[in-house]
Amino acid sequence: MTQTIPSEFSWLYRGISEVFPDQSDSLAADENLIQHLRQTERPLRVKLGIDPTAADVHLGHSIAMRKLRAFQDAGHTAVLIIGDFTARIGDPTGKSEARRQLTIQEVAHNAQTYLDQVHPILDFETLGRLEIRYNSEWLPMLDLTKVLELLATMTVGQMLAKEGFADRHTREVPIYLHEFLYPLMQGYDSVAVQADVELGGTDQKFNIAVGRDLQRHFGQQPQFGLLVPILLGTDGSQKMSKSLGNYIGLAEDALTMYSKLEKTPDVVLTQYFELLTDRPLEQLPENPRDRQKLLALDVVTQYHGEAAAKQVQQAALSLVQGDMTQADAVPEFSLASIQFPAKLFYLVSASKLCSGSSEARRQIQNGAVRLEGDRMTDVNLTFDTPDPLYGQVLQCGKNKFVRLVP
RNA sequence: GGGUCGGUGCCCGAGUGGUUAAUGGGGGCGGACUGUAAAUCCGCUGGCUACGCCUACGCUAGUUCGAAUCUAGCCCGGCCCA
Repeated sequence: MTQTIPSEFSWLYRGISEVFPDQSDSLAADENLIQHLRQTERPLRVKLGIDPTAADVHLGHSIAMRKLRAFQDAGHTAVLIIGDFTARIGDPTGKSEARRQLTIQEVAHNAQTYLDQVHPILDFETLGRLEIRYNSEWLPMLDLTKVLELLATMTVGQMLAKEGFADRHTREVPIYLHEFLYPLMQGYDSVAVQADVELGGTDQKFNIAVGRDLQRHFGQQPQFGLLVPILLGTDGSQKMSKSLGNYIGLAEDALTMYSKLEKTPDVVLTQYFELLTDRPLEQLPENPRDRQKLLALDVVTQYHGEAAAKQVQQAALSLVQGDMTQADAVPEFSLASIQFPAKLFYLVSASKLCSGSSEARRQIQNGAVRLEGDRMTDVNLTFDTPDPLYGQVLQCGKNKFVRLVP
């Protein structure tokens, strides 16, 4: 994007990877998004599709969502599409994982938790700014005649040109035929909701372009594509994803979120500021450590409020120094369900600080577990009653804490 | 449908009858260090309220005192041919 961006549209272009079509010198409203925005008489319909295959939403999902919010604030209509139909079929993209079919109930549940988690980001209140649609409203109604019509708009060669497919084809990883239907179904969503703009990650370019083709095919004005970068994960190298474990979930408690963010690797720090906050990039602190703290504070504020963010910042500072006076910011774990006498490793496991009791044993042996700041190394240390534990902070590693309560 | 090669723990990948959760690498987790991290060094890496018991090498039956390793059938995938 070499065009100079008018300041009135800086919100639109912050952190954007690509806009298409983008004839920067064109005054035609169907080729230039800024012209389109200027000349339109009505709020634009801005589409964003989400995939309710998992219950967890993370910061990587949030960046397109934040852009959607920016459109809402500019007076446009966010059309959030829940891909419940596509999810029910099961997206086999990527590995030859078990292509588990989700049940209707699972999808509905996931969709609801998804909406709960993005609640802090989007404007749910203002009338006319949000439209939530499910693609099961229209996709199951397509009969084979219609499906053939969709299929006939594309060639195998065009499909195989898609990044993921091309790659898998050369690596001899299986590609199933119904996967070819995915871009078409997603594209048809754009037709169904008459989208003016579709948001998505850069990996969505192909699918969004298919949407344009289909809209044209059905006599609609093709949508604009607005691509946001793929957020890198907390490892600073691979894209943020749950399966890689390098993610920060929107539903995580404030302390966990903060302690993950405050160690954001330097290489992605600026990107995080650009994509996850509204802070002007010229005004960041010099010291990288201060930047990390500011980032953590900003982001946690978005999801938990300013007061909680500040409290948790203070707590994180003290906790790593072994100061337990800040224990009130720590999530609580009730000992009520524990049978005493109980051994230390069981407590660590039961409180979910570790994934299981075997893991808990190892962590204790590795010296990762502390109680009230004191390192515990005896796996079989037994507590006969819960009484001495009440109010104490149990810790595993540097940023997993739990306060034991009745 | 035919031919052929192959399916091992989170991933890749050794192993081809025998104390053994199964070499090695990656990743992950933890410890030390540091600006928290990264880099580096070190440790851990199937599960289980555990000095014992489960479950593991595509699935199911066999052969064996004993199999991830041998046999048969089945399932799944790659490539070539149709």
